[in-house]
Order: sequence, then structure tokens, then C-alpha cells
Amino acid sequence: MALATFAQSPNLKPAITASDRVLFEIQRAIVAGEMAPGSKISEPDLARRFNVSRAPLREALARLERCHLIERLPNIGARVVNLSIEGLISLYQLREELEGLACRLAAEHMSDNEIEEMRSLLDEHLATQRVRDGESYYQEAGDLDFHYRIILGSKNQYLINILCDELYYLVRMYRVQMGMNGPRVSRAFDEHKAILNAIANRDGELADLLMRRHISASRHNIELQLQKMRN
Amino acid sequence: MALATFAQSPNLKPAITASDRVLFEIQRAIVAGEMAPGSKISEPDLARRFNVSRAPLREALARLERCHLIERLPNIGARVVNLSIEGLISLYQLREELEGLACRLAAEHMSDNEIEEMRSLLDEHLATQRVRDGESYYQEAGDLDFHYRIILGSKNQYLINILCDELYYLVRMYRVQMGMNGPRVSRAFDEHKAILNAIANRDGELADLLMRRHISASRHNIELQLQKMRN
DNA sequence: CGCTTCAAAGGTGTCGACAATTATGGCGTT
DNA sequence: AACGCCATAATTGTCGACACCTTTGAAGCG
Repeated sequence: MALATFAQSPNLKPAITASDRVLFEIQRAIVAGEMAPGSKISEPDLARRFNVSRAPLREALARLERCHLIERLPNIGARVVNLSIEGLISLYQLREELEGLACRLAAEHMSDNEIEEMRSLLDEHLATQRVRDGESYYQEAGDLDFHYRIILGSKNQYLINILCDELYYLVRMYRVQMGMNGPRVSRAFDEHKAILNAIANRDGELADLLMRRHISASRHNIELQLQKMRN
Repeated sequence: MALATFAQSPNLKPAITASDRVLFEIQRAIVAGEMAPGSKISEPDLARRFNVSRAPLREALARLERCHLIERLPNIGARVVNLSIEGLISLYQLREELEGLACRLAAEHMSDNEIEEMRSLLDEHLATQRVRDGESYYQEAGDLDFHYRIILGSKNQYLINILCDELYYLVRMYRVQMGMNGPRVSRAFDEHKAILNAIANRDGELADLLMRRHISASRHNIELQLQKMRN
């Protein structure tokens, strides 16, 4: 096999391993809040719970640390991350910058075909939204899917890795645990449409600007939720 | 201990473990090119070479994957990354954006004291440079140190993690293996000074702009080296 | 009564061996 | 000679056990 093809190898089966399975389950549990923020993680406990030895569990923990869902210290152990207003702001500052960049690159690199597929994706979101008006799950899934695709459209491997692998689950965790629903559902759809239009027009600068505003508004929304929770 | 202090715990000893030691050595070897790009990594071989079992070695490999120095596939194994012009461009696109952001945040969050320390750091660089004119190692170390401090000055944990832990070594790898030296040494110093001045004036926008240009120029420089190597 | 010291208990880091999967090399066929 | 197939060898994934470190809690001292 040529070395250059090693990185992507699209035809290989995923090959789900035990540590993958454990990773997915813990990831979901942390995002959903079933494992309380700040709580200690016991390797023997979790290993028993998921019926694996500590070896694959520790590999899963390493990957959980990578996506900022847990924090580890040598010889001491791991804890589920704590959510904080500072963390939220730091996270969204980064997203504004990175997803703005993703928009600029997507406007340059996405094929007309990919853009067309995103149009139908948005149509689906609109239909789903009308039926399930107000249910936050669909909004959440749809919104993240939209962002996901633009990031992939940037065709920048490092950018994709950071946003889709390392920050994605943390963003979800903030949203889920802050109980995102509220009146932004329909607004977000319009913003998505405007961003996609800019990309379709190959206007990367505008797409960048709109995405930054979109994320900034989203952050503002979550901050309000956080304020409410503190009263 | 309060939960909030768990993340940083500044007074704890580093507690160097075996996997840390192995990580450092392999990191250095890959960056230096002693392990050829694209070459296969054998776990039994490396474990013997560093006198450890496969457990800490595999933990080190997980962290090497995190900083993009190796690529792994389940049940198949790991390889040292290949350097490419596309990868270089992707990397520097990201750096422009992220270090630009770091400058804006640093202008906001760095204390007068920290800024003063950076001034003396630059003075040291200048002195060193005059003595060792042309030696690329000092330029390399000094330049990275400068960038490092600004990133830390942003006080954004995720930004710091991405730039200092995940992309730092890859940047070094490109520089070292492309043989960075050349006429940019003195130029870079002036650019550093201008950036620091902007930060000291709390002009985040200007610092952002100057940093983007600085990194863009640096990328251009490496691209030229790469062109030469292909002829 | 509060603080320090020390030993037991629990947890993390590491090891060697086994199981499952992939890569290798020889064989036969076309 | 090239291609595909199968058995073998090598490598990765997982396991259980042990060593070392951290934490806990009780005894001893001020």
C-alpha cells in the first residue's frame, strides 16, 4: 500500500474494539449528565460495569481526556469535567474563530454537489421542525449536523479533528446540561440558511461573519440559561 | 480539596511516569527525523528499545497520536506521519487563526508584569542572536518560546491545549525537517517586537493582524524550502 | 482538643502472557 | 508469469496480577 493512502484508507472496516465500545458508552453518559460533573472516576468500578479489563478502559479514558470530558492527573486519577461559565466562554471563543475559518474554507473547497446536499438537509430540518415544534432534541441534532458538515467541507484535517473529535462532545455536554431549547430554534434555521447561501455564492467572508454571529448568539443564549440557573 | 482546583493544582509534583519518559524520547526522535516519516512503528520493537512493557508504550502512542506525530488504525498499527505541502498549509491556516485569537486575548488578559517579562525575553533573544548569528537552533527555540508565551497569555485553556500540546510538536517537525534557517532570523525578531508592542498598548486588533502576517510569512518561507527540495 | 505521624487500604502504573486479527510466503491454478 | 488461496508467523488487543503511590483514619504527641 502506498504510504500516502495510509491516513485515510476509506475502504477499511471500522473494526470496533472493546475500548471503542466503552468509550462510546462513557461519552454518552457524561454528555447526558449521568456521570455527575466533578465526580471521581474509579477504573476498577468502570471496568466491572462495562465487563472489560482495565487496559481497554484506560485507553478509553485517554480518549475521553482528549475530548475534554474528563481530567486526569498521574497517580491520582480522573474526574468528570466541571462545567463553568469561564469554560463555556473559552469554548465558544474558539468555536467562533474555528468555525468562521471553516466557513471561509468551505466556501472555497465544497463541491456544488455537497452544497446541494446541504440544501436538502436544511429542508429536512425545516420539515422536522414544523412537526416537532419546540422539541430541543431535533434542534440540537440538526444544528450540530449542519455545523458538522460545514466543518467537513473545509477539507482541513486538523480543523476537522479539533472541532469534530475534540470539542464536539463538550459542546453537546454544555447544551444538554444547560437544557437548550427555548426560542432560538426557528431563528437558528434562518441563520443556517443564510450561511449556506453565502457558501453557495462562494462568499467566504460573509459566511465567516454570519457563522461568528450565529455562534455568538448561541453562546449568549446559553449564558442566559446559566444566569437563570444561578438564581 | 475543592473540585474547582482539581484542573490546575499548581503545587503538585509532575510525577514523571514511564510512559512520560517514553513519550518524550519518541517525540524528540520523530521531530528530529530519526524515525522516518511514513515508517511503521512496531510496539514490541519500541518496548524493547526503551526497556518498558507495551502498556506504557501504548499510552505514549496514544498521546503521540493526539499531537499528530503518528497515525494509528485499529488492529493494524501506527506509522510516523508523512509531511506534505497540504498538511503544512492546513497547519498554518489554523495557526494564523488561533494565534491571532491568542494575541487578541493576550492583549486583554496579560498582566503588565507578564508583558514586562516578555520584553526582557526578547532582549535575550536579540543578544543571543547577535552572538550566534545564523544558527537556526536558537532562532527556532526563541521563536517558539515567544509564541508559547503569548498563547499562555490568552488564558484560554482550550486554545492553550490545542496550540501548545497538540500542534506545537508538529510545527517543530516541519521546521526541523525543512531545515529552517535562512534570512528570516532577524526579520522575525522585529516582527515579534511589533506584536509585543501592540499587546502592551492593549491593541488586540493590531496584535492579531501582525501575528497573522508573521505566521503567513513564516509559512511562505517554509513553502519556498519545500519547493527547493523538490527540484 | 488539634496537629502530626504512621500503617493499612484502595487505586493507579506496569508487567508478562494469551486471544484475536492482520501480514507474510509458498502453493496451485489459469 | 500473474493472480488468488491457504497455512503460518507476526502484531495488536485484552486480560489478570503485582509494584508503587496516594489517601484514609487511627494512634501518639504537643
